[in-house]
Amino acid sequence: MSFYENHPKFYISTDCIIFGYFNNFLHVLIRPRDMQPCKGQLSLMGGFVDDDESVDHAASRIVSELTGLQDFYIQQVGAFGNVDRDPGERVVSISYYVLIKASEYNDDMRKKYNASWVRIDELPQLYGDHNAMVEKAHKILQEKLSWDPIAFYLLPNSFTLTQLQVLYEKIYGADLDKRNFRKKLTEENHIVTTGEIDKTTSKRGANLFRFDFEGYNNDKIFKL
Amino acid sequence: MSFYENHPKFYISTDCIIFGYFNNFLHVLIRPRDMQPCKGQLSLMGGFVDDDESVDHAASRIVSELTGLQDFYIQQVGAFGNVDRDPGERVVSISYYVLIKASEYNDDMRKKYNASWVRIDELPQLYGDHNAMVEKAHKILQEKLSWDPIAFYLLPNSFTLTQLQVLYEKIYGADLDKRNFRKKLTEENHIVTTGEIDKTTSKRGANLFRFDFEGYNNDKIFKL
DNA sequence: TCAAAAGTGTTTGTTGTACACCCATGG
DNA sequence: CCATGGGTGTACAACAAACACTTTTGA
Repeated sequence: MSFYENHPKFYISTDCIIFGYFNNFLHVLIRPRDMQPCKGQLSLMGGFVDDDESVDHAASRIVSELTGLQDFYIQQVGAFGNVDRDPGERVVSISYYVLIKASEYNDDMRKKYNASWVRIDELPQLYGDHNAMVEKAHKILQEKLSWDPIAFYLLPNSFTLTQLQVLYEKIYGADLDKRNFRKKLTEENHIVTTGEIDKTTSKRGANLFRFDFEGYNNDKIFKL
Repeated sequence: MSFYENHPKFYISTDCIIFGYFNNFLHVLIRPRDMQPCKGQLSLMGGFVDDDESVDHAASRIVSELTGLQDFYIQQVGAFGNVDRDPGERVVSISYYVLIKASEYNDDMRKKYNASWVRIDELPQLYGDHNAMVEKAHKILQEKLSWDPIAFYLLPNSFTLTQLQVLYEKIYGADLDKRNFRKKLTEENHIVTTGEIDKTTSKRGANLFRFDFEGYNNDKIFKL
């Protein structure tokens, strides 16, 4: 079968903005390029799409390969198709953003691929148009977080409300009111206490909560 | 230069959801495919990306070629990359939605390409995954319209408030309150009267308004 | 005993929603 | 003179934003 053979073909890559949260800062996973051109220049985690896989699958595969993780939240950011976007050859890239639990990311995997976490507010210049991708992903993440509590994908299974609030603040880049924040959370049914108490950050100790998928889904149904 | 030569290449197409508004209904422009496979099956307006143009450019070019229009609102919907999404060969498609003023669309151009307008609530089955593209585009349009008055791109330069309201209603698929709608509009500074009066739909006549880009931009600045 | 983080309600302002009547005109 | 679509304001509810003190406990 060759219906379209008079048309040009292109390399297609996926570049992933892998967000991780720890040390009270939102981070992005980057690494030096392992191929020419610009070998060694910092870039997003990416790779080429294979013949026998969907573009979505390529993105998930690349995240799995580079991090060793199987479960993560992944969403498309969009296609980046400028002619000169890649300094090497013409490559059209489909960008995705990914939320992982940094606590589940094996540091040996990180070292294996020379990856490193950089704070999103300290992002260096990256390869090609990767900075623009991060910006757009960040914007989409902020927008989405305002109505979908996807921050949970970035936190350990149990977390304190202060941790959660600081994470929101770091994603929004703005401070939030503690009481309003907690009120809103308890009005929704996304969160339940585990009964455990975390004493690592205060003498008094803070209640540990976990995300409640069941309550979350009920809320979603109720909203329709 | 051949840095990536061990990787596969793909056809890349852009498929455009061209929205038009007339006869009090929101329409999408479709046409029968002019190539194999499935020649004759209804599909979105699309085409292949060329070597020397960006993907965005390809989309605009295709819209211009098929409609004869130069000015329109165009935004990316996203990349569709499933392996079997195109019944012919493997093609990755970047989808765009487009808002045009139906009144400026020359009907000879429409006939030239066998295009036809179909109401969005009466969309037939389209080629490949094109129905999914329309759905996603429609959702994004609704979302965007809730904070950006892009409906103006679908109307003639001057229009009555009733026309505008019905357009919003057709995009949202829900009725709106007349007084609340008009109040909101006059609170923003996007709209100014032209002083003219339209008598085609009522004996009393309705004021004709036009979109005010200057007031719109001032509002935008004020919102930051 | 005190420093440090956890936890907790009320008030006020803003925004959205519901709702019904008069106006102007051509036929 | 009346049928038709055009145009207008107010009251209530829901939501967002501002704000300060008490609790617990390890050092």
